[in-house]
Amino acid sequence: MVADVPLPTPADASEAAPGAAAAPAFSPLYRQIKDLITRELQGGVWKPGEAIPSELDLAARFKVSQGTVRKAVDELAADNLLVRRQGKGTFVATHAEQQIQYRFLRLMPDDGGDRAMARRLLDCRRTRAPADVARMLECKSGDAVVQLRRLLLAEAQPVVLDEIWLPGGPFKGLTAERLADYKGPMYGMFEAEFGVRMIRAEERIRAVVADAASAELLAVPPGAPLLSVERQSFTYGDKPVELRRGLYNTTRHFYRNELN
Amino acid sequence: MVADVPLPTPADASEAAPGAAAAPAFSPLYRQIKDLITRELQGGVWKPGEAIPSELDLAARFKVSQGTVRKAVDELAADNLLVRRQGKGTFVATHAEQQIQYRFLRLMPDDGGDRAMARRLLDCRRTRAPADVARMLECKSGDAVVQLRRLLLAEAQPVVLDEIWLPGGPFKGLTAERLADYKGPMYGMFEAEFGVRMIRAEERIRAVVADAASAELLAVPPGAPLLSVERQSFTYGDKPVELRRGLYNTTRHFYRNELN
DNA sequence: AAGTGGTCTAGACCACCTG
DNA sequence: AGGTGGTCTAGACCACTTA
Repeated sequence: MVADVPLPTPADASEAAPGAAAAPAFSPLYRQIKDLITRELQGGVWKPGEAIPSELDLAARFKVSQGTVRKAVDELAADNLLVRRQGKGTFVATHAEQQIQYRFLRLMPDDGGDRAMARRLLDCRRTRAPADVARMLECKSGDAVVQLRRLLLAEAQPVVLDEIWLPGGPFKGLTAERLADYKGPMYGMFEAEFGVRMIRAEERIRAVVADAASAELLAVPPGAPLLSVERQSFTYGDKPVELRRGLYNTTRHFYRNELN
Repeated sequence: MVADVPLPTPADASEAAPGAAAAPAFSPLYRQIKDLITRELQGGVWKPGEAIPSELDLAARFKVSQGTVRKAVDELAADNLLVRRQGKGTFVATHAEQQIQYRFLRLMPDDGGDRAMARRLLDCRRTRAPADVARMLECKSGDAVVQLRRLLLAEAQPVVLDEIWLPGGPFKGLTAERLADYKGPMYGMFEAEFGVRMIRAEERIRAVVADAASAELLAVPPGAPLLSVERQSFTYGDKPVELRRGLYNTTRHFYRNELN
């Protein structure tokens, strides 16, 4: 249980983001443990939904005290990478859970009713990344990508029109059929079928007017105001793996945000 | 340092929100300590920006170990009620700080330039709460309220038109002069001059079209799409103390949101 | 040098879940 | 009963700030 090294050793700081503040150069033990666990998660050692070893197991494995493991796991749970369940264990977070279903969809119905929405896939094709898409996916212009468009409907009325871009490599084999057949949330499919887990996203929200094509799909008059939600999603290591451009009809819904 | 009571005692659950889930009935020691500290913050025992007693002081005062105080303070820091500074102490969070300046304004310029915006007060008057405002402020329709409107300008161009409603009681003495004279963020003034500290807010975002009056003030054509941001702000005890309706011109700015 | 928060340890016991 | 996470304690030492 006692570490041979009495002091925290230098952390692996080789992946420090360019443009960020000066590298910390040193990090406490619990943060090194956190990085080690993150790396195992990234490597798929434990699959989404599975339990990871108990704190005592991990403490023995890393030759640190349980308290140190605990602090590392606490932070990973705060980051939504792990889920703790008292008496049962600690589990790899998954998008396939009911509770976490709406972590990434902030749209709420005005009347506080059912949030469930039906999906309708419009098209799904493999193509080459335009310059702007390539920039957001951090790949090269012209690289293989999957482009898909879909509608989300609440009570049979279209509310969201999404255009989604995915890198071709990780999503090799993604077809309209597989998408249409899959039950459950799309991010759940991505992690289960392609091993790509979305852990964080940034959204840029604007008000725009509907063009003719979007208006027809969303069943609103051309020129109607729509919420434009551009989302860049990241997986482990802050690597962007999705670009999503959504148009939301906010007549009977609103985008809910919490400021802390 | 040893508590006479070997087990966590029942927490004060008298303020459980109606409609919430079943009351927890018991809470760990560190959460009781957290509630005690919160109550002192709420009571203004320590002013925003001031240091609170050291962890060892608090531990002695509450007759618990430092670790227990530490966990309580950790949570309060995570909630942005306190700010820890290594080697210096723990301080009451304040809106008057440069770092925290933009915690509640999520608007970013497209070009990544300066976020600083100029304020222009349009009007400030005392009136009676309309029904919808009263509901959001959890007061009675017709109660005294302060209504004010203002513009935020980026590089001399109007970008945000805010209509703000405040309860008349806590904000007695708020005048256009005092608002115009005050340097620094408005929430900083609220906490310094009126003892009202905003700690949390919920926003409902929609796309709308500009009416004639708003269009003129924001220098956009009538019918232009605008972001409607309705904010309900809360102080200690989840008590709503502000209703704010903003119209954002998102031509050169966007609302930035992070999904975790 | 003294005081603060930050890290780490070791051990005890509790609350919860499962067999 | 045994395993898991959750709480609490006591003490050591480190890193940072100030005087």
